[in-house]
Amino acid sequence: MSNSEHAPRPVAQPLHRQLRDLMMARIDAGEWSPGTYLPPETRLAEEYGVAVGTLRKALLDMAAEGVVVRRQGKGTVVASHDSDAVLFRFFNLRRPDGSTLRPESRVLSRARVRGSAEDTAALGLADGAELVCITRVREAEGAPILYEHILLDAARFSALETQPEILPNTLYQLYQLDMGATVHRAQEALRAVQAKGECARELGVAEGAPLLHIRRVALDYGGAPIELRVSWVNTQSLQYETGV
Amino acid sequence: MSNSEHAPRPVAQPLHRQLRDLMMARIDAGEWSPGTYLPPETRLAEEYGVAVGTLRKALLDMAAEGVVVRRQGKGTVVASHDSDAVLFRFFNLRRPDGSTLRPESRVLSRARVRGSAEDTAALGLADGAELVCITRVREAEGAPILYEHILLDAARFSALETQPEILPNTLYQLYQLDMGATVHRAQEALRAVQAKGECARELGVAEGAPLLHIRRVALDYGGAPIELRVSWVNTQSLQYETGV
DNA sequence: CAGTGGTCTAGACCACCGT
DNA sequence: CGGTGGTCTAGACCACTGC
Repeated sequence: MSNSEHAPRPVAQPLHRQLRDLMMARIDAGEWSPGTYLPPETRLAEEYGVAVGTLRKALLDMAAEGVVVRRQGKGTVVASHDSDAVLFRFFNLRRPDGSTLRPESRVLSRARVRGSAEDTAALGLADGAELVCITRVREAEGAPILYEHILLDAARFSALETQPEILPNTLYQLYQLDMGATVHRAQEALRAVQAKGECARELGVAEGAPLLHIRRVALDYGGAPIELRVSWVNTQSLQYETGV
Repeated sequence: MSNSEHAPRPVAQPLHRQLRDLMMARIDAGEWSPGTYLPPETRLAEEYGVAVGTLRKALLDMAAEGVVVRRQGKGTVVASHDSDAVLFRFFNLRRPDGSTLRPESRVLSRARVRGSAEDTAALGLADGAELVCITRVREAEGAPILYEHILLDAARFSALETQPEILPNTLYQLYQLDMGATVHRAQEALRAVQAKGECARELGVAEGAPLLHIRRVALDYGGAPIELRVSWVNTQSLQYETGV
């Protein structure tokens, strides 16, 4: 008891926050995998030796974060990233009338590359680290709508350079199932640029045509970067929608 | 009691929801204006004749919506839209290094116009309704960064056609103070387009240069449209940032 | 029908703020 | 120091789900 104050952050977390972290860890560890129903509130509270209200607060926080989904009469289920709703959580392109698109993907190349300083920094890696780069075109109803590079830490995602033979349209689901990397949120930077080179050719637009350029960093629960995605979108018959 | 089901929404709202609506109404009515401290939880609960926990839930919901800000030891204060933080809540343009901009505005024209079908629809008005249209350029450090049209319901905002003499840089604050219209959220649609005409001249770019085109509808607490803003942004040295 | 989460209550103690 | 919101507890009843 000699120290009067200035304790070095005594990690005095509220109980509900500790509970949240404990349950989050069980989800990350795979004990409660996506789609699993958690035990009911009363049993969990008993297990952890806390009041139901306290455990409830932790679950509500997790629900607000989108980690779990709670439904009266059913239970609390770990959010899975395989439903269409979640699949399109980060896909903000819509037709001008507001209807959604169902894009398909055509992979152009998969390679191991040395990342630029900017790209490795975005992924939180050392300068010059090796990356896996997937280049693909996404099309809707036969017409190409975007061209993109997908960049990943080769140390973690090297398998993706060759496997699986056919990449699924929804890579985030693959990251979650095969690498245990769950994309929780994403940061994007948008600009208007001119089309050129392979990108212009693949999208079937003239050199110099205006394209929407999107640079997206996908992050996990803890805020650690998982993927960097650079896209060029033809917004002639599309728009990028967002709401605050 | 003849109808067996399909009751027309029996408005059976939870108590905490009703409390939220009651308090929201007092804010909208100006009884609790932005910056005002609400009475403490215990007194409010007594006033409304509910348990503190129930009132607390209502206040927490309002805080989550950003309507009020709660601080331990101080109290619950109605959020005001005059701080820089809130001022830039809907301004998503940043420099590539992530630093923020402090744009200034130069008004080019103010007029009363007949709205296009698309524009009046976005504002929830009848086809052909009259609108006030403000055209301006926003500049940072002397360089123009965007050109925009601001469209408002003339029936409600006619004063803005001529007054005040000098429009403030931050219109949303003006809407709140003078028209009692508080912008709570906004929906945006983004596209890449080519510069042309007055827009290209004002931004100092060549005809055909790529610009980021933003169409934003600003909404109040109830989701009713307040303002339609159409902007053309030169993203040569800027980017539009967003995070999910 | 049993079991789940949703709502509501009532009260205790703690951490923070300003005086 | 008194007053605020933050945390935590304990228990009651309700509304929804699926069998």
